[in-house]
Amino acid sequence: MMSIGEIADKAGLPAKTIRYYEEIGLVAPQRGENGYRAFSQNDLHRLAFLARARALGFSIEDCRTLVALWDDEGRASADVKRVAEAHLSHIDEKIAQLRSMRETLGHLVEACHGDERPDCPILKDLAPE
Amino acid sequence: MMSIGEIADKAGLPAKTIRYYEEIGLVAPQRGENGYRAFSQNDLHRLAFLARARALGFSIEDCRTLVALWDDEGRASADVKRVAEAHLSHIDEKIAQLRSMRETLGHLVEACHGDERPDCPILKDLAPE
DNA sequence: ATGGGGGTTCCCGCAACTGGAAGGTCAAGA
DNA sequence: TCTTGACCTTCCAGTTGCGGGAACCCCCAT
Repeated sequence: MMSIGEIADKAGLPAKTIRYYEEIGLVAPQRGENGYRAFSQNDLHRLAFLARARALGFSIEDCRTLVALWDDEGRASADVKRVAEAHLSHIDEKIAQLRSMRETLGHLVEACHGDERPDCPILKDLAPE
Repeated sequence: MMSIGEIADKAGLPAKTIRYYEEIGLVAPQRGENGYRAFSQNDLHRLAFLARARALGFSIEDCRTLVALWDDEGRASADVKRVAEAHLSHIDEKIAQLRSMRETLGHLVEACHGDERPDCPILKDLAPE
């Protein structure tokens, strides 16, 4: 059994985050006599799993689904794949958006001489007409 | 002078958003006898400016800075460029993060056969060890 | 008069935490 | 033994940029 500080170190998550995950039911540590949370090895695996899933950009709700599938020995890999594919296309969308912004903004920044004069193509583009 | 609905159409922003922008001091329409907001042509320009800046991903605080520079006839284009460049590198960072996620997740999705069997490389990768 | 389509304020909620206050607990050193 | 400091606890507020909805007012057409 580990304290929250210990498991925070091992899982690579802030203690605050772990408390939050408990609050929303992603992990359910036991409690010691003193009221302190007591985390098992299993809790550690769960939290490390969550940390990785979050690092891949999965939402908390996706994470909830993923740990449930992880827990379920009889899951179909197709269910996991579906979640991952949906997230993947979400990521692709975001990248496309950002790239489009980046392109427009990149041109504008290039066109701006960036000196003391007030004349600025960036503002000109943002302004209508 | 235009009502909020009218200007919302013209600026391409929801009325809710415009009220919010007023609340945080990005725009300051007059008020009619009846308490209704009355927007001038100038307000419309401002809101259209804001809509474009937001579409390029600038934060509200950046927008505040940008409209202030826009208002300031004596601005230096360097000041505008600085803001835009900072945002640009922020965008680049995000794109890099997303691409890295996309790559990892893409491999995992490819490796997952996605059938009825429980064996799944995605879960395997998320799990520690 | 009444109905519908404006407008107004106010407050809650979202995601996923983070920071801070106020207080309980525990191990170690003087 | 006392105290100090590092832990732990709960709870509350704030973050970003709005959106939803309640409760209410206003104006125009029928």
